[in-house]
Amino acid sequence: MQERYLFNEIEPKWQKRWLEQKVDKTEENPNKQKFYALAMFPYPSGNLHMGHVRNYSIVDVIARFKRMQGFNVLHPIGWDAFGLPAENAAIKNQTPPAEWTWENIANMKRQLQEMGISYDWDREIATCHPDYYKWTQWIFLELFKHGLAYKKKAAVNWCPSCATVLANEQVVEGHCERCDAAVTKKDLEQWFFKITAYSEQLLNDLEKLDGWPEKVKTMQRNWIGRSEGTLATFKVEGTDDPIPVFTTRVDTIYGVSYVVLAPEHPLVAKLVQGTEYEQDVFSFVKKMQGLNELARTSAEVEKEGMFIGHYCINPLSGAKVPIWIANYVLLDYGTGAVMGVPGHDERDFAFASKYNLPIIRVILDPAIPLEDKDLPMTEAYVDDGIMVNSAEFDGLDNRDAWEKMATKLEQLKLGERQVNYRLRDWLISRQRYWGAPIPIIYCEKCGIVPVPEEQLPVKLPGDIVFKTGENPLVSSESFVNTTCPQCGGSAKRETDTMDTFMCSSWYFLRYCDPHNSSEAFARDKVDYWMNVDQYVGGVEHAILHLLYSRFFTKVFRDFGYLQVDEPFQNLLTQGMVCMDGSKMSKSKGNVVSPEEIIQKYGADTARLFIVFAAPPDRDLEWSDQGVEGCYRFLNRVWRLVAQYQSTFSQNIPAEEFQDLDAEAKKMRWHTHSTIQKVTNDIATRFNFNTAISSIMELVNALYLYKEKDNVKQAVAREGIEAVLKLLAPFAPHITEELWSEIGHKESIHKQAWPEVDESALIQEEVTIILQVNGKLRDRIQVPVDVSAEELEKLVLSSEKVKNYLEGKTVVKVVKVPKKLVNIVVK
RNA sequence: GCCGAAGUGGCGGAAUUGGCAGACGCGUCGGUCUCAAAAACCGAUGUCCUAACAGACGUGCCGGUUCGACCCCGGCCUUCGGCACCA
Repeated sequence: MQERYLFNEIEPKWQKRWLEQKVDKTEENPNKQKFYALAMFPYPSGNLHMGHVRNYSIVDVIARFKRMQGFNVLHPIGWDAFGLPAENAAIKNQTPPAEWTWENIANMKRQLQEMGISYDWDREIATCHPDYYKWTQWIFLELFKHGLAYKKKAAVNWCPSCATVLANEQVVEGHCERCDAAVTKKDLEQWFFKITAYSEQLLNDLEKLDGWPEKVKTMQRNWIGRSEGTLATFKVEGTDDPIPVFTTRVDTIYGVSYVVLAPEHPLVAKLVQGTEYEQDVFSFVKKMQGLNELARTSAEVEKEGMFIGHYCINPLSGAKVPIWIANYVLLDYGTGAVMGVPGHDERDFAFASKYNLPIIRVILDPAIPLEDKDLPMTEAYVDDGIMVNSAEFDGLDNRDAWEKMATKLEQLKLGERQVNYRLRDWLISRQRYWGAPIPIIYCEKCGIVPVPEEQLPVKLPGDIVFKTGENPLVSSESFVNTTCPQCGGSAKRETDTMDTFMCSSWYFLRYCDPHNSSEAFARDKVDYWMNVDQYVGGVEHAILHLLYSRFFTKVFRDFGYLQVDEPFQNLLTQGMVCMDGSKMSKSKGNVVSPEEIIQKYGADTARLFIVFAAPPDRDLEWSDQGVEGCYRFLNRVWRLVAQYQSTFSQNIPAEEFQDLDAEAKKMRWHTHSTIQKVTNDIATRFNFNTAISSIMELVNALYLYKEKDNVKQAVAREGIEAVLKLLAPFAPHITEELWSEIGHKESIHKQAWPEVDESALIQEEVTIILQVNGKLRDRIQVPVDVSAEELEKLVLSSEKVKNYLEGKTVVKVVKVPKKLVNIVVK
């Protein structure tokens, strides 16, 4: 056996062997319990970064651990391969996006293999491959068939820099999630998925997700944004046009002093047409439309509005209130109209103060005497109280009035109770080339015609030219011109492609059946593998990817293609990899390349450090010295085995653990309590850092044991083998090498996870902590089965304890078995 | 503003059910080996006080519950993340 740990020899050797022998291939054995371990698949940017290394190391530890525990593990990988960077590279280098992408995939695949991650490469998928996007298109058609995909003209988010539209979820504080450019609005006809049809389910089923971080569930709840309220219909005076208004505070309806419409509200143009207000209103609306998303929706923006010359009637009080338009009312939330109640809403208070609109108190703060109810208000009162200035409802508790008012509106047929969501339908069209084409044909005679299933995939053409700011598909005549599948006449193809989030919203299903050429996935395969037992990835996908995937899963369930309600049983959101306190990123220049680390220390060291440095869900601070420490530890393991190995006799002695001396017993206790702790740390808490700590402690103990007289080979060997097996999921190469060095023929990764020998954990003596008034004063060794009286005698005979009892009276003695005795004195 | 998470040595982090605060690793210091160094091995390492033994203090701050609190409760402070004119 080599004296030195030569990682650069052993790592490639085993990687080659594992690939050739397909040791990580998933066996579909229905007699074994399945376990689906999944990391969020990467975008093939060309190189792995530390965030990937962390993500894939974590999942690999789980997958390898579960395999050793006897589970049938599915641990696949693939590529989220459509997207803008490929097109930008095409413009910059004049390389076709496909070529650029496949080269990147090849490089990253090599890097993943050098990490020693145990993927079943036979299940590798790439979303840009026609065999995959054929089924992405098929899914579009399924949604279309069921009325869940539809086209509509709407004011949509437009990123001028990416030259494409964006879903609401992709707009972050008014900026493009990808390139950070300010997003504007554009009126375009686009394809949407009716995710809002699932709002209620997407919200309610969050409760089933016990294995998800509370943080992510809260983010999804906020995004879905359910609010209960009342729809109240104000009617325009003179024309009787209804203005439905959604309010969550119908109890304040007698306090309405104006109604505000969104500037783009269709009623606005109708009402002002031909009036003296027309010009001013028109220029105000124009100004609003010119503003970008941020300038329009930020809370800091000054509220601006104007009267449009009409009044409407309050459905309960009958009062006549002016109709305004204002920047803060959004057309696509609720009904695009709100009632202004300055007395009981802070925003309305500010608006009314600015424009001198009346402020009416309708709920009285219980701290204010009734006779002061008509004093001017200096701020909005938003809490509960007693109704005033509200006709028949005066004197009621506002919560009671609330119900009565809603009921009365319903009786008058001027309103109803309603639930509103913030969630909007998912805009999936993209004006880009490198995505899955939307399988739709426009025929002058037949209109919108779906591409027949047997004609899928609609392939991306190759005869195209890339220019900045233009979708090359539009200019590809071979692509655009086609024949109508219905009438056979000439027709045009849809040139928009699908949002790449669509490709990534079902990839976990394709892994279950990756080579199926007649279906997206077979029912029996997904029923066996789904759902994902453990999903791991960055929290940046908390809304987008995770919400869309949940939506698709529910849709497929309803279409009869699978049985689960939710795709991901347990979710672990890993922390960021940081250096000098901030996230590693190219733009900050604080990156460490994984390849560099692997070259210098090997993949096992890189993997070990990244799971040892912090618990997986927390941010991790990169430390070159910490890496060095892990490398030292692996060297230490190597030498330990090498040194013991020379003492092991050729014939492995029978495991004989009777009649052991105290040192041997202690050693066995170490071995088995470590097995217990590591198993528990990995299985129930994902605390890999503490698992590795205790393996380190076991290694330290074995070093010390080696120096004892009369070392029992069986005990030492048991300890060594435990170290190797426990470490195998973290550092697969070195453990495999050492495992074969100590004489095993079969891979360590095929071994069963070590079992705890309970008899080795039995201790004859325990340390008892002695406290006086809760302060530690002494510790004593006592037999485990010591009687209460004996223990008390031992405690009181402690010199240190005696000192503290002098001149005091013992009030109470608290005993915690096998742990501690606390004497309370006065 | 609202919601959530976190705050422990010089650093990363432990303490699993309210019971030894600081495991393990890094760093630092000392020792062994060596002509010397590196590596390796052994040991020390929260702060204050002390020659030492001992002792006092110590988990962001203030208070509470408890025999006993990093852990539970109330009130604050700071940092990070998310949401934010949502009617």
